[in-house]
Amino acid sequence: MSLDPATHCPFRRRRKEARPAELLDAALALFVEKGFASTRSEEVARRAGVSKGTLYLYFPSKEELLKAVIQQFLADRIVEGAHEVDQAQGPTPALMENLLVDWWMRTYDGPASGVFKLIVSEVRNFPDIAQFYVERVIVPGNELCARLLRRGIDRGEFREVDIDAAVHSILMPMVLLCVHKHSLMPCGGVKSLGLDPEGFLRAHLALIFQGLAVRAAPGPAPASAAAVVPA
Amino acid sequence: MSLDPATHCPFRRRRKEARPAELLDAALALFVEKGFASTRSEEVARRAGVSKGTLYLYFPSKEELLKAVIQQFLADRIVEGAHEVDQAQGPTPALMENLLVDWWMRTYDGPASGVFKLIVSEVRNFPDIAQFYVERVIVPGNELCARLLRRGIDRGEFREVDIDAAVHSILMPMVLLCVHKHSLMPCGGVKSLGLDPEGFLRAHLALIFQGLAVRAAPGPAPASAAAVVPA
Amino acid sequence: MSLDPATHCPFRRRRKEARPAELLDAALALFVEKGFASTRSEEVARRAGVSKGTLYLYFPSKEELLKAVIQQFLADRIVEGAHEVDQAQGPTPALMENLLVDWWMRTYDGPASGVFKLIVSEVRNFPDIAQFYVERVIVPGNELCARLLRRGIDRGEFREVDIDAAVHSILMPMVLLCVHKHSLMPCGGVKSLGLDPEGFLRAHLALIFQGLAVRAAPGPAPASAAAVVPA
Amino acid sequence: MSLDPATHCPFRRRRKEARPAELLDAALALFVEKGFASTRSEEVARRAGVSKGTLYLYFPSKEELLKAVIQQFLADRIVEGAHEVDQAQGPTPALMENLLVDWWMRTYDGPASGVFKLIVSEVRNFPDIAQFYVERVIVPGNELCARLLRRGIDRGEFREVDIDAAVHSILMPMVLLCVHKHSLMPCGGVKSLGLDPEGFLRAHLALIFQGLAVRAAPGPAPASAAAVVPA
DNA sequence: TATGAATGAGGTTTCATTCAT
DNA sequence: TATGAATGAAACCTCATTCAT
Repeated sequence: MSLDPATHCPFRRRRKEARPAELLDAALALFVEKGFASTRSEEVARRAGVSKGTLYLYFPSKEELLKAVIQQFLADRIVEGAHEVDQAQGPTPALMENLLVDWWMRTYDGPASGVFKLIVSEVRNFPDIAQFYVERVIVPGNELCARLLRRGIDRGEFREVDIDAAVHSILMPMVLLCVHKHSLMPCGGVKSLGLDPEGFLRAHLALIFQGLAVRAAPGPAPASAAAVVPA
Repeated sequence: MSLDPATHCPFRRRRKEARPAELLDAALALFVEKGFASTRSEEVARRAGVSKGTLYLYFPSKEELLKAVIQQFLADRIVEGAHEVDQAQGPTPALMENLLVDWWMRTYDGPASGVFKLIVSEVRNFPDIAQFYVERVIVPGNELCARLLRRGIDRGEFREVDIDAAVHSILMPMVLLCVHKHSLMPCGGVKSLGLDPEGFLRAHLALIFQGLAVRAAPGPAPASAAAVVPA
Repeated sequence: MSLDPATHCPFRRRRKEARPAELLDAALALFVEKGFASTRSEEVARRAGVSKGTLYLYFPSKEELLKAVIQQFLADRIVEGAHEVDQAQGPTPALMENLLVDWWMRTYDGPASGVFKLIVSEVRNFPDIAQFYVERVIVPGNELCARLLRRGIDRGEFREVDIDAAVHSILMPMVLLCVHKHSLMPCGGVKSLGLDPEGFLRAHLALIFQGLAVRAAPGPAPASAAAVVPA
Repeated sequence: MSLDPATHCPFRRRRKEARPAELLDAALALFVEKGFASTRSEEVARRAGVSKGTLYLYFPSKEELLKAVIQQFLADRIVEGAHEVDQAQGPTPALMENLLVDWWMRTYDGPASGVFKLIVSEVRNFPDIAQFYVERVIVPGNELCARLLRRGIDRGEFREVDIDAAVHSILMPMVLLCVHKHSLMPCGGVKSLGLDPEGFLRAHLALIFQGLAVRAAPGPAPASAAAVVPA
């Protein structure tokens, strides 16, 4: 009664295959903007250019749609390039700066940045997302950063520091920048938020790298910040 | 014809005066835990030990309850002590560490830490909250931190840096710690998140303070992080 | 422990005895203005200057309050003076005009006029009010009017007409004037409603009286209106 | 991608187009019977044979449903035929009787008669309905009646009277008949209300027409009803 | 596949009524 | 008596989901 649907109508087929991605794009944008609970599934469908019913042909429920959104945009290699580190040449600070800035700006400018806000807002209602996020993003991100720090220490460019703490000092502002991009920053008219992300990130890394630098007069690592600068 | 309601009935009066705070406590806890839209107003009432209808004796709508929650817990002196800085004695790093750690841990351990997650999650649906948050928290927090940095620079303890960027490098991890406390951390079985907040914060500040320290061989501020450490 | 409440405090006592009437006044005004279902019992209490709870000391429920309102304002001799007719002197039209206009204007200007609108609006939800209203108002009103018509016929001032129909022709506009006073007329800014009640009522009665007059050339009563005026 | 919804699905389409009218019918009946505030929206839906939610697919709120009901049944040509008057032949009383009785009985027997009770009961809670009602019903109704009276006067069939007052004398009982049909009359066991509407209306018009007739011995219009019949 | 009319569970909010003081 | 804080049934309305076409 009908031709093979996979080959008989290229236009139809292309749309059909593109549908899930279009729905996921729409869902991500709306979930990030309005929150999961406040987004009506019809809005998602409408933004993807289909009807309410069609959404349910591709995703069995709104909740599964959320999981698919997160899976999709986290699986989309938020964290990549870890293996490039081992083959890289040159001084670690420059390497780190290039790597981290490039890498983060790609995330920040793309749709994936919204996933950070989405997860912060929704994990507690969908706890099985948490492990997924940690495995896909936090662990590899931390490992990439830790590997770079280890490289710098090994090469004598950085002093011996608590790598875990330093990783957080470096990455946390990067994450929060993504979160803010989708929470406070879109609230137009708010003053004191005119932050240029790349500019700040470079200044931030410069500050951190000086903090990591081998000090002129070496001594034991200070147990407390109060000891860093002599009275 | 009617008695003074303030003296008429001590027991009822005490409950009536305590009710708003009890409801706000309950609302904060639930809004942070489940999100605003996913929290039923009856749950808030139940947690406060009253019935659905009673909630509406004190707050005209769920939305006004949210605003009252944020106002209450932000107005509740999230940021204080800015004026103490001017009269403080002694080296700036120690002062900053004491001040910031004390100050932030009080927030982190108290209910106010949840407000950060709440705002991140809800501010786009309630945009008039944004300016309020910026005025009450971001501006005074940044000013407190900036004043400390200025003090250190004036006393020759810190080098001349971009104060705005440094403020963000210092504070952003503190904010994200609060956010994570109420988002990812409560998701039980998640590994790699065993972060001791105070320990991390002290390590973070130590790193930053070394980054701010006057370098042994002074020179022009590096244009880029790559220049911090010589090749 | 207490003095006889009926004698010990004249002020208190007067208020106490006035309470039901004040509550009934307030209830009538609000029920007429907003309808029974849309009037909150607290509003009634507030308008009567007491609290919600006090209302329930005097009336066991909102529904009973409605019945008491109607009973009160109908029992309050909406229809009186029927016996005066028999002793009256002089021509019937003048008598009717004086009696009906006086009588109706007292009702129209007083609170009782609202009861007509109230009953029209609410009887179907409170059917036991219907019989009460018919007995108290419709029957005596019709009887008064019928007695006057009978007097005019007996004295040769009116021709023989269907008295029941004539009664309705006379009274229906009077009732509708009361109803409109509380429905359409308070809707400010409505044009084409500038009706002076007394002026209309006198013109209306003049028209009716001519309709009732013994015609110059007597003949059989017309079977149909079309026969009244010769072609 | 989607078929024309007007041709796509005949069965569903017919239901979709019939729904608003079915809902309006149900709403009118219930609003008239129980009052607007006492009618639950689910009842309206149920009587129309649909579920609660379906009602809200067609009307955004109960209040808008009320407005649509009134608009529908007033716009539905309560008042028509005004232009037929100019071309009519024959004596005015017969013309008026035919026209008014036909016209009003159609309204009285149809669903529109309920709108009069509805407006009387609800207009103060929805004041923007008032002007609508006056423009759609009162003004054209009065104009139709006034035109007929003017025709009779011009043709020497009626004496010169205050047309506005006469219009009200004629129409007010007709309106009140409609109101009573839906208020007092449905209250079953009520005596003394056995009024045959058409019979009464014809008797009423006969009375009015005699009141309007040119008197045998012409004189100045009486200033007061008392002067109509000589002592 | 795709649609969108229909459903009804579930949420927010109101308010008549109670009762401790 | 009088109060008004508290209750919870019941109303309005939303929206995730289904299913006939």
